[in-house]
Amino acid sequence: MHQPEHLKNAGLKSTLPRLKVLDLFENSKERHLSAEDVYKQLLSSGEDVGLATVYRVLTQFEQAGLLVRHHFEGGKSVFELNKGEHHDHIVCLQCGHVEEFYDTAIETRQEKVATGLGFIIRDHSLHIYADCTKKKCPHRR
Amino acid sequence: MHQPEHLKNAGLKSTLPRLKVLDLFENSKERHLSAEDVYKQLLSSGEDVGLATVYRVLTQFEQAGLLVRHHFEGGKSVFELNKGEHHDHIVCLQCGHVEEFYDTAIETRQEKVATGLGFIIRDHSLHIYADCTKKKCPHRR
DNA sequence: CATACGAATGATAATCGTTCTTATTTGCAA
DNA sequence: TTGCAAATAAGAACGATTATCATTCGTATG
Repeated sequence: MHQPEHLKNAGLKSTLPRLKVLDLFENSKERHLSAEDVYKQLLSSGEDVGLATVYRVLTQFEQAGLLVRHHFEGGKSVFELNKGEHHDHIVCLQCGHVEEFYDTAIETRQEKVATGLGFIIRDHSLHIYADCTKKKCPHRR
Repeated sequence: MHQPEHLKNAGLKSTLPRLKVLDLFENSKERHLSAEDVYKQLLSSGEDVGLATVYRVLTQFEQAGLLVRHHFEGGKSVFELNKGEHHDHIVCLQCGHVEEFYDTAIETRQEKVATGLGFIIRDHSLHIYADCTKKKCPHRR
């Protein structure tokens, strides 16, 4: 694990809370975590972090490009490790699980539409809210 | 103006605040208004409404299908008159102005992607955040 | 290795958007 | 009209997030 270098590269001191948060994202089963999720998981792991610190660290990681922030419906921000490649999201309405996808056709159409209207795209978000037809839907909302 | 019938049809009593809010959406220059926007505009029009009422009315109108609610970045909900037809949005990063668009190719690709992943789409939102290349950008954020 | 200083932290207050509570007022049917 | 359920205004309460501030920690330097 070379997390300290990740932090260094991002211009951030290597502190316990930051290492713990980063570790959580790299080893958690669920890719998409809210500040509250992170806070609770750290507490139940015996770590002694403040909620304010979690928020601060998440924002710093976002600015450093380590995490990506998403605004799904429901009012709370959700973060995930930045894999470098953009993707969109399907949110399961039953269990809240988030699935990722990427569709070239959609991306190129977006560009075309935007330039056609006189805009230069800086960012975009496509969120599909759907019911999953699979047998198991283990997570809860 | 036959707003009272609109409200009746929606199963809502025709009250002053509801008429005022509906009127505002039908006659406002900006199609997309937040609760705060509505509240302030009504106050400055000399109307005496409570903020709680604005929120309640907006939610009722949404449930009645008169308005559509959007969650843009920035944490606050934005409402617009329901024109019946779905569309997506481009938000200008300079002025905050919202432009609407609809692209058949994008819509059909979304369906294809979702069913391919085992989902049935219930709702979706595509928000493009962009800089506009036009001469005038009169609104402010 | 000691230490010193600025950066980072935790506790908590404050803020923001939104919803709830409650006492009062209103629309409207009888 | 009159009565009563429904709707309102005001403000308290709420959840998510941010700001404040005194204390602690990382780390560059001696």
